[in-house]
Amino acid sequence: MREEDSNWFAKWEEELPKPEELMPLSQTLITPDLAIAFDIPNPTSPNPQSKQQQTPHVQSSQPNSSAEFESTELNGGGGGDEPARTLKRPRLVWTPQLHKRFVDAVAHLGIKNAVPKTIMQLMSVDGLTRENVASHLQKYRLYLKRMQGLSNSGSGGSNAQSLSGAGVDPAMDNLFASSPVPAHFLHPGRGNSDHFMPFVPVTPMPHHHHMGVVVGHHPQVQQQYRQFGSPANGHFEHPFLSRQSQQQVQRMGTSVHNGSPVVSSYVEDVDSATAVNGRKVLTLFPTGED
DNA sequence: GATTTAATAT
DNA sequence: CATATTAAAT
Repeated sequence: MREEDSNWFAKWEEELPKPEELMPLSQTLITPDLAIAFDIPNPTSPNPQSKQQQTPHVQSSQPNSSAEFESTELNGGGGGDEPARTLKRPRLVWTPQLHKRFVDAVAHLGIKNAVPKTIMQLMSVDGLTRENVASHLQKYRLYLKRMQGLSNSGSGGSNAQSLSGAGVDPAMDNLFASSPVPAHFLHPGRGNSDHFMPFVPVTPMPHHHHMGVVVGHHPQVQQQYRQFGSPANGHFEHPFLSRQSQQQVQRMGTSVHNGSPVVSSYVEDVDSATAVNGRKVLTLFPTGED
């Protein structure tokens, strides 16, 4: 991993602030169920036919659920031992974006509600299972813990290694580092130990977002993910399977007139807008559901 | 072969 | 749900 891949950002270029739509995650906070409960028509998908309003179930029976790893049948040899129905989920790859979503979700949920299930639901990333989140969550916790231990120089600065420059985190490569850890995570109980942050100000940008999970794709002999003209060799593949499931509920009782100049947000910081950004969003918060 | 990272088992 | 252990991948 840490082998100088020369330029990991080369890959990031594909996943980072590329043409990825930023997503506020706040608006997404409204859960589908809630939306349904409120009988809110979906602006995004104005389909009167309520076939399946999008239940958060993940991988259902059909493996080829659009968002899953698309296993292109590549059987020319005749080996034909492709376990067609064997649902073997390849390895899940936590791309920075995905991780950011994760962190955002946790941040907006608060430590208390930051349990795998809730996180998973909040993330609304298709193909993501609770196990995935749980596993990653634990890793994330460990990461935070490690930081706590090393980032207590008395200075109010909560930012750990970011600017200090001191090599503080050998273990953390560049995944967690990329995500702006929302502070409060770093110190457990300091002054205010529990409930605060009714809802953190997130980026109010009404952006759509498609998220997908990425699965490993270079294990020796693996099916080639037919990319759009991406040569299997030389160049990388862009790891983003998007699914169109996210529904956005924007029509609330109070619409946010963000007349404030929140523009010029996505520059390089991309989604660093996750906090300091003038406007607030709606007052919705999934305190408890399901 | 070691380290890292996700999956699985407890 | 949290933690520990095992498995896979790099």
